Amino acid sequence: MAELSAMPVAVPPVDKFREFLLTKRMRLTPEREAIVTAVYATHEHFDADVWVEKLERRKGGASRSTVYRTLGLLEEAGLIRKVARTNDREVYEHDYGYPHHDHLICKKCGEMTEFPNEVIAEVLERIAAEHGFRMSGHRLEVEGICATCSRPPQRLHRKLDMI
Amino acid sequence: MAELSAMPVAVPPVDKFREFLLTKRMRLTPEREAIVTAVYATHEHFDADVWVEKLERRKGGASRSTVYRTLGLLEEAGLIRKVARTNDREVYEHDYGYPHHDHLICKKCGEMTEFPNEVIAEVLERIAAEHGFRMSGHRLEVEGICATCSRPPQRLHRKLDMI
DNA sequence: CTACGTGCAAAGCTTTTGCATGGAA
DNA sequence: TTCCATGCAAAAGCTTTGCACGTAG
Repeated sequence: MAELSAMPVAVPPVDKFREFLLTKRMRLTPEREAIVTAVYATHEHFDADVWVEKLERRKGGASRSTVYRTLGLLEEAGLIRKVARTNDREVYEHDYGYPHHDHLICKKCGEMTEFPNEVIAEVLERIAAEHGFRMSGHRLEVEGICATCSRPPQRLHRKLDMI
Repeated sequence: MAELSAMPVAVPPVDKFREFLLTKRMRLTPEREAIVTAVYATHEHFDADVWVEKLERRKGGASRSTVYRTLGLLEEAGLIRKVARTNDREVYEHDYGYPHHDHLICKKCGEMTEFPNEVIAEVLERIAAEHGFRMSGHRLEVEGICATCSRPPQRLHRKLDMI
């Protein structure tokens, strides 16, 4: 996955999550901690099932229900956000500790390329203001064919397939 | 729903659809025609169920399966496009005969307000070009609270609710 | 006669929920 | 004791699909 570089983070995600939970009189259980840790172990796009697969039926893991419930909480907490929907699944990514951005999504290979979105964010701020709309966020999926997929098939390093 | 004004259309949607079907060796059946006509009768956002409700079990209508299948075809044909997902349902709108735009979606009342997106389209063109990405379209959902919902509750024309 | 379409019902999938059990404060 | 949480299994809900029957060309 094409990635933008990380920004230094003052408060680690887990602490941020604990804070959030406190405001709702909820606890940072071992299951919840396992999930946040897993999610933040790498900066990659993911869907619920990725973590269900890895955490379910494992000690120190969490059940399917808990994964779904926790992802919901992480979203509320502003730690992750839904960025797209692929194969009928919601795709999430970190929304904390990284610069805001949107995605180019290749219809052929599914590759998601990130790009910074300051300009777009500004435009949206202005438009929202004009409508008296209190914007809390946005989801922008740009679809098309990525450079690799639109390039004609390479024959290099391949045997000729015609005699 | 807040709407932008329509543009004059040279070829009617039904004909456009017929053309498209021809290229796939498919026919414009009465069912398909009923669906396109219904969809283009008003310029409103809709989901599959809207038309299932109105067309199923009615003569001159179409079954649930056919509605779903036809919406897929209309999308392929470029006549409609998915603009959002609400209550687990895909929401479509016309993508032919109207200026391009995006939406402000109120998290409280669900209202979708359209706004023209030329600037955003231009920005995206540039970004796509920079990445060698062949953009075919985009989906932008701006979420937040609309003007009406963020306004403090009006007491006017209401009895005082404290004695 | 062949290919394309429809409708019905069943299946598919992800995500949500009810409920009993268990543990922290 | 009283909440809050987990896990399991079942439910939910939209969308897709298999299949048999029709029908346009």
